[in-house]
Parts: sequence; structure tokens; C-alpha cells
Amino acid sequence: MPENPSRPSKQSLRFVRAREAQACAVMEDYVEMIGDLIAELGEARTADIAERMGVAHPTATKAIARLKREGLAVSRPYRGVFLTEEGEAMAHRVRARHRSVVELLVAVGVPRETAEIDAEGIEHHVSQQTLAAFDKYLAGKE
Amino acid sequence: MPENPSRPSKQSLRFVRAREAQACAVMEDYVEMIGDLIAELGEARTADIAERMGVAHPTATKAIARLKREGLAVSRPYRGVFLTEEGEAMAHRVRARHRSVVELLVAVGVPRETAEIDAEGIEHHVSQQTLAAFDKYLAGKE
DNA sequence: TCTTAAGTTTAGCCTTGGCTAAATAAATTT
DNA sequence: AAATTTATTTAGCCAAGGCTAAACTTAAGA
Ligand SMILES: [Mn+2]
Ligand SMILES: [Mn+2]
Ligand SMILES: [Mn+2]
Ligand SMILES: [Mn+2]
Repeated sequence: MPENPSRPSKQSLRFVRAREAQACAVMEDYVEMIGDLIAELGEARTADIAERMGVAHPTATKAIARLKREGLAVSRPYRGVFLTEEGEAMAHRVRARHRSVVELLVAVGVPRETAEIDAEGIEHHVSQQTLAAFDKYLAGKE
Repeated sequence: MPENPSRPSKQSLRFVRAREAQACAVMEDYVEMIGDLIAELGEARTADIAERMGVAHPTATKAIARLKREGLAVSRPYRGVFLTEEGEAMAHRVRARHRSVVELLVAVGVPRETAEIDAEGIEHHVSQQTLAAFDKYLAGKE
């Protein structure tokens, strides 16, 4: 009697989780960036978003369409992009996590400039529990 | 006179780097896993690879095809998969980095089980410099 | 106002990495 | 040896996230 193949093995769980986290990564970065632009410039325009994300503007347009579809952002054609309540909430959460990751890296001896770069990818894989541990560690160091 | 838009801004560099790192992530995980299976069982079969990666077997077949195309693995039809010199080298590198990431997380207070999960995604964004910092930190703690 | 410049979207392409269903090959049982 | 089971590959689908080129709208300048 073979094992049920529909249940993923214990082994595979971490890969499944990593893929789930990655699936949110792009949206998280866009939402955080749109929040930054609105804070800095009062509005988030497609061209500015694209430039800061390092992509061509049609790529940004498509990402924005997805944010709208997911209820994280709103915009009218040829106008700037704004965050919904939910988008704002995500932006705050993501920004705080981003900062904690950078600070943790710096605290364990990573050069700041390197920390800034690596954190951009790392952050999306930092779970609630890991974030809590980071913040506790940082609080104990200050 | 507008700025040259072909040069990516300083701001965008970290996103570009994160995307580059992500582009290698799947191959790194497969190569590490194939190495594990060969060490454990003497060979890496498609079904075992798929099961441990938590994907359907055609997905594993496709990934293996890519590894072969990139010169990291070899296999004959309907036979097991093996690593090239280059694949072996990557497997060692990736496995060592994976371990360091887990140990660093544990060292700063992340529960081991959580560390195992989060490390699977984090590892791919840990640069040489950050890895060096992690190892130095861990050496000073032991 | 009219023309031009700048910004945005649309259209259409590509690769990766998922999936299911079907075909094919290998291994095992009878 | 034949039949059956198991494993692998192939075919064909999908969504995300890149890109360039072209169309369209808005903003700015003459
Ligand atoms: Mn990021
Ligand atoms: Mn970020
Ligand atoms: Mn991994
Ligand atoms: Mn790994």
C-alpha cells in the first residue's frame, strides 16, 4: 500500500513556502515603492515607479494592473497610482520588515551598502516568527 | 537636458540584483537536492526529486532539462540524473551557504524549525560579503 | 490655438516555472 | 513470455514578469 502522494512530504514544505513567499515579492516591492513616492512627491507616476524599480514602463503598467486587480491600488487611466487601505497596510508592514532586515544584517556585521542590496531579496522570505526574533535581537543590542 | 534614461538609477540597483539572484534560485535548489539524493541513495531519480521539491514530476523533468542545458547536470533518457563538475561545485557552495544561513538565524534567536523554512528562500539572496559576515559572526560565537 | 514633447497604455513577443493528461519505456509479477 | 505496474517523458495549457514597438492622451511651448 503506497503512501498518499497528494500529501506533500515534510521535506518539501520549505520549498512550497519559499515559492509562496516569492509569489508576493513583486507586489510587496511595488506597494512599498508607491508608498515611498507618494510620501516624497505627493503622487506615484508610472514612469517614476518603473525607473525606481529598474524595469521598462510597460512592465510597471502591468504590475500596477495586478495591484489593482488584487485590491491593493487604484488609478484612473493616464493618472497617478494610489494605495487602497489594504495597500497602505501592506506598505507599512513591508517597510517595517525591510528596515528590520537591514538593521539585523548590519548588527551581525554586514556592511551597510551590502545589507541594503541583499535585504531587498531576503525580506520577502522573513516570516513573522523570524521578524519577531530579529526585532528582539535588535532591541537587546541597542 | 534630461538625464540619460538608459543608465539605471542607484535606487533601482537593489531590485535588479534581487531579480538576478532569484533567477538562479530554482537551479540552486535542484542542484543541491540532486546532490543530497545521490549522497543518500546513490542516484537521483525524477520522481524522488519532484517529491522532495514539492512539485509534479513533469515540472522536475523540465527543471532537469534546464540544468542539462546549462551544463550543471547530465542524464540519459529514463535514467537517473547526475551532476557535472560544475554542478557538484555549485551544490557544495549552495549547501554550505544554506547551512550558514540556518545557523545564523538560529544564533540570533530564530526557532530552528522556522529557520529551516525561511532559510530556503533567504539563502539565494545572501551575497558573498553577507555570507562572509555570517560566518565571521558564527565563528565568534562558537 | 496648434504643434510638439512627454507620459501612458496597448499589442505582441519571450522565458520561467507551475499544472494535468496522455504516450512511452522500464521493471516487476504472474 | 506476457501482462501489469511503475516511472519517465511529451504535449499542451496557464500566469507572472520581463521586453520593444506602436498607439494614444495629456501637458507644454510657439
Ligand atoms: Mn524587496
Ligand atoms: Mn523592500
Ligand atoms: Mn532554497
Ligand atoms: Mn537550500
